Amino acid sequence: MTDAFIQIDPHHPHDHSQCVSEALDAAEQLCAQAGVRFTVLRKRVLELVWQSHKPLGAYDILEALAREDDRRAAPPTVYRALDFLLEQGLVHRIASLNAFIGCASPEHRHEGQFLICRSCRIAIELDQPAIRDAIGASAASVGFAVEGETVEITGLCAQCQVAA
Amino acid sequence: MTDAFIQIDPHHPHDHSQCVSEALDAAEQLCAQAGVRFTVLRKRVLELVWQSHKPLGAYDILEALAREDDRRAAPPTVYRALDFLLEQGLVHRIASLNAFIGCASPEHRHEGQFLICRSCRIAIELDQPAIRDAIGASAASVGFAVEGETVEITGLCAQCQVAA
DNA sequence: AATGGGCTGTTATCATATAACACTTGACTG
DNA sequence: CAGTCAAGTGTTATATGATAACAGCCCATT
Repeated sequence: MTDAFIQIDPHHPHDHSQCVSEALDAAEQLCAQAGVRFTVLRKRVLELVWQSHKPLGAYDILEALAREDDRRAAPPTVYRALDFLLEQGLVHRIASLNAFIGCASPEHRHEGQFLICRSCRIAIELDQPAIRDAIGASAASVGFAVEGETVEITGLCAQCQVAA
Repeated sequence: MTDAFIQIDPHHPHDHSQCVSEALDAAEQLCAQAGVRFTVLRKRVLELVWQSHKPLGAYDILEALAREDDRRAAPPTVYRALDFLLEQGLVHRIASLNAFIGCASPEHRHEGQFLICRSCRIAIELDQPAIRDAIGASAASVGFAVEGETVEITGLCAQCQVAA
């Protein structure tokens, strides 16, 4: 197994502002390509989701928007932006947390697999064929046709293990 | 790959009342063993969860209880029973559906992996080492210590593929 | 019978998500 | 260049899922 399929390891010290600007640039491009509108609101929501590598709740985003705008946005505003970003593959939803996180490689459509640290709350996105294949084989053995995968692993990231 | 690890294939025609009674008997035994109380309420909730092989929402259970009792139970009543059943490993929670399903093999602690049909809504519980191992290996490669797994696959079951 | 812990009832509230309808904007059409 | 329409956003209300806090009950042990 190589590291090639590990989309991001947010614990490596990194210039996070670059993560954000790269994500926004990529989003801009992909939306242009797809012929859909990357509006100001959608961009702001994506930027907020990317403010960290931790999954963010819709209402957290709402609050952040409210702080910027001081005119309080309503839930549908945020959910619509998130729905758009999900459709475009720019964010993922983490079902076990009811939260959203920026997609690390939006240029190819996929559903991520996530390692979620219960201590620091960081989510590491994977895209491991080995996991997908194991699931596919099990599904095939009962004739089940896979359409979507939710793989969310909780535990402790390397850094938090050391801290503990 | 054998079928040995497939906990249940609810599509095989079967006497479902036997599923229920077996599940209740097993629960009774396991609770006795663990020295915890398998109260009437807990038993009723478990029975309701087992009424089908489809994940059931907490509020559905609530309604069913209300129909039986005609005195309307409140949410905490159901959630407490479900929390108990989860702790004892008698039911699983399906995060992607906010729903609960009876555990097919409560005698050994595990978190199930689920194949969920989007058409008939049946959930097939698996317990596949191959999936677990693939996840473990990926996690290990970034030094992540796995504690819990959420593996929920959506798609079409064999029967619903034929129907379509 | 006393008593104390675990279980359940009850009320209120929080958290997450969506329905429905009105208004705005911006891209195409003629 | 104005008209028009679809997509996007605002706004209000509400659905859906889950928990906090406290009161009262039951029953196992003494």
